[in-house]
Amino acid sequence: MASYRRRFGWHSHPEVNIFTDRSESSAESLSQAIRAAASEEPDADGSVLFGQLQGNVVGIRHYTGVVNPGEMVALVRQPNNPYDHNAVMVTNADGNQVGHIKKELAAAMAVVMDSNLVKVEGVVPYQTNNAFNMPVTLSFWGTEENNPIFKQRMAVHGYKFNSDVTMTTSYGSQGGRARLPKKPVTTLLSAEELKNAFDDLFDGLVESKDGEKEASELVSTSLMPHQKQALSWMCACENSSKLPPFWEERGGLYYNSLTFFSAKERPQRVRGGILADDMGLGKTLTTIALILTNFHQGMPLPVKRCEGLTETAPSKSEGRVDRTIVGGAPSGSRRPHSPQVVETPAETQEVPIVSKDGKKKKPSVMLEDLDFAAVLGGSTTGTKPKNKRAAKRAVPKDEDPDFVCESTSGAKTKNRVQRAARKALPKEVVEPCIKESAAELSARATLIICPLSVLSNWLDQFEQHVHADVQLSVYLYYGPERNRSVSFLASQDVVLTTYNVLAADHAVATPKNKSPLHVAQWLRVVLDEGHMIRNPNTQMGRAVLQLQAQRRWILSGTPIQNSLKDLWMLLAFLRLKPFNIKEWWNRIIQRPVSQGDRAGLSNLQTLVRCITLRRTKSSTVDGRPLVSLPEKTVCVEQVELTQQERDEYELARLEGQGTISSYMAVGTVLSNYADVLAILMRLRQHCCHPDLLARITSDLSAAGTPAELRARLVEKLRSVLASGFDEECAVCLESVRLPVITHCAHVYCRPCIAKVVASEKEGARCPLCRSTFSISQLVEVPPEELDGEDDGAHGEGWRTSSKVEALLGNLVRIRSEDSSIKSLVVSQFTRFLSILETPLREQGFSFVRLDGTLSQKRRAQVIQEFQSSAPDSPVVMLLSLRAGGVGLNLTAASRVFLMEPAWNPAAEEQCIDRCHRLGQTRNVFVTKFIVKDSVEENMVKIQRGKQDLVEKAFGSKNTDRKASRIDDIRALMDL
DNA sequence: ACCGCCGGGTGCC
DNA sequence: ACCGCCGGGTGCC
Repeated sequence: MASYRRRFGWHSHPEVNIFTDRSESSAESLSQAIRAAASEEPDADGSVLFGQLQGNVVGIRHYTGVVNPGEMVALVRQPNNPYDHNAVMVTNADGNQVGHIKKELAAAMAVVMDSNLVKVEGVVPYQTNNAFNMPVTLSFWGTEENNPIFKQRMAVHGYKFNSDVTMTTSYGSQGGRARLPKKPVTTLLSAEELKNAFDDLFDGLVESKDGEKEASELVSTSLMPHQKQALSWMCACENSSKLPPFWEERGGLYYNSLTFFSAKERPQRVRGGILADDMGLGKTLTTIALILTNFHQGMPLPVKRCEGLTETAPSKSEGRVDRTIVGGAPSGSRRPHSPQVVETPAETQEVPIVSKDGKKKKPSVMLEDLDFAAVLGGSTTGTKPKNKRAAKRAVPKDEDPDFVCESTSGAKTKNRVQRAARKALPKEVVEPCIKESAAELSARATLIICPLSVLSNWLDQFEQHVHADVQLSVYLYYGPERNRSVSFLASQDVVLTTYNVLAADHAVATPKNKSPLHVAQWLRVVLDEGHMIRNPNTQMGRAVLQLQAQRRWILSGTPIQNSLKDLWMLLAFLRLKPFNIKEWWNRIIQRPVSQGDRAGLSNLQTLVRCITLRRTKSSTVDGRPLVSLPEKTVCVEQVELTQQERDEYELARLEGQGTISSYMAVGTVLSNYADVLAILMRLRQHCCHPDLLARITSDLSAAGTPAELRARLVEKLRSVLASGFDEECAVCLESVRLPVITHCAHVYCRPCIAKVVASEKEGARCPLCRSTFSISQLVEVPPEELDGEDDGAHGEGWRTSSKVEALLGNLVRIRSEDSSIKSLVVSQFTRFLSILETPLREQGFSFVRLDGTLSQKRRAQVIQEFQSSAPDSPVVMLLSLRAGGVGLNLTAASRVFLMEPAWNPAAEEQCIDRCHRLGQTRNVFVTKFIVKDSVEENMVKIQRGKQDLVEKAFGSKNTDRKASRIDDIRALMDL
């Protein structure tokens, strides 16, 4: 198989991918392009068929690979073949060698293959009855630009491709016939249809015909119906020997309907798949349930249980330990229930051997059969010294925020009983079950690989969802002290590690000193957030692909992010033959689909459907939504300014009103829009805190030198953007992206204004004020600087404001009522967040801050810290409205304080949704602070009005918008 | 005969 | 392979 890996660069290949054009930002598409360029196997997407050739496969009696009529074969170069460096090997879809291409043709093929002019695909068109050779139809694919040189090179060797139907080569009777392909019978899909089909690829994979399955008693949390369905589906994927996709049985033989490959042996299904449920539907819990419920032969994981800690499964065991979570703690992450390091002499660990009679025992018996469990568990479960786990969870169960089932409904317990009764006699589906060999039965451990940011979540979840008396050995393979003993790792129930650790171990591995995670034979490997690995050529990708496991799972809320190629990595990890080989994937799926072939798309859909279960939050079970969110209450809290604040505010308002009315009088409001925005922002900042105004500098007219002007423009642009106004680009009428500011201080998207410049023949004019400008004069703010200011708000000179007091009053009251409640404090002004830090500190609130300046890594740490349920975890998060994406999960908070109104109500909603989302267990209260008799009140009115407007008139024209904006300004300024 | 023809040995790259 | 190719044996009809 090594020869499959031999790939060459394909740098001249243009990145034509209809799917990558969906990206929102250019930074994103650039990184995609870089990722794509790093992939060694060129995509077949842009390939055209150069022509076909009849050739011969020779020497087939020396090899075992069999081929059926019509079967696809692969052509693999063997440059190191001792007899002929031009050798081209032929293999079937299973990777077995069939023979070689006859040497004359191979000599020609070697040239074009080695120079990456073509990809060659073979089909054996019909069966011959001799044991020495067979015919093969070769198809040559490549990019159009390589077509002439390909034909020229082939012609040198006597193989000519005519532009029409047939030809004969001069190479005697071995010469090939070339012909063009038949025209496709069906029409091709349009790019639009294809894109839609692709977007929907993972939709509608809700149905699981496997019904529901109760989790093992070891799981303390009762699963919701959709989680039971997932568990049932996962168990079926692991246990049943249902035929893999595209296989069928015919007369005792097994045929693959795509490759026409056949086998006498029943092909085994991939034991695993992709659980692609939306975030928050409980993929982690379901996976834990799978680990505990489906050990070998569908039996629960045999573990010891301790005395007296459970009402359901009393045990006579001496049980001196409950669960152990051992290993080095992640550096820099302080967890309250820090995993305890336990010295485990690796030499004493043995891979357990299963006793034969164990297989017949019923699960309930097995739980109590400690001897049997001990045999299976080896020495890990009982005999070695272990530290007793720290205290049980501080939060009682019915207050446990993660105890979703119990907290969503008061009558839940009753419901559960009834449901259990209904499902008491499940229809036993007789399905062929996988027979596990003795070697397979010796595997015990599940390896879970996740991003560092969710590592602690897994530990928490194991703690929460596994009965406290269950001695589940979960080893955290992390940190410099991690135990690298393979036998130790293999003897665990669960080994948890991160992609980085896995990749690092793999990278430094030598034949002498191998990566233990890669030597171990895992029962199961689980990739959490599996979309993380998309490129098989990265350290991570390679490390993941080389893990050895019987069962493989991918957990991901977004299995495909950009293109079809993302899916290939997942299939490669699952080892779904033959698609795990890039060549077959390209040939059977990637190229046909990207060229709009309906059959190809249909095959892709079948493929995905066979290995994926995906439910979204809007999916339903038995007509009911999967999960119901707790209630959300939004209220406005009016804030009264102090007399001094009011005086300052009125001063600023009158000044601003004067400026704006004078613009209005001469009709130059829009051409001085940046000034108007600056005035509005100043007023809004007055409403929050006086110190926010400190750094706002003078207006443009004071600018002297060009450098000064430029600096002022940058300042202005920055202040406009920082103001939180969802600035609208007058060209595209969308929110500005890649903002640039003109010398006349109007803000546009860079691409939009570039388009304007290009379209105007003579000097470009600003679309808003018609003043002239050139592209080189455009000023932009370096993205890093957008939220960069963070100064002057601390220390000695600190003063309070009415809004600060209003917030603090709320926070103090909440803390006195229930100190476990966490709050999000949201502002568009990052400097306001800085100001808020001082009183929070003084009042003894532990808090974290999340804004746009944080690195990805730091951001994850902050979120993890805030989401922790530990008693000393932060109770307040200072959150910048613009920070974070839609995916941000802050469900630990149940109170949201919006410090000032946002121009764009959607931004507020999105922010609220960060905590009012799946996983939230408490009722959510949102408080919007609005300063009475101020620009903020006017903004709220306009917000409402805008919402109405958007609903009523969908297609408003540009001029309408302009008019409406002037009206808005009038209303805001009480003019 | 520096050929033609015969028939045995042989057979992927 | 019921072929092609190779190379040794052979040699008028």
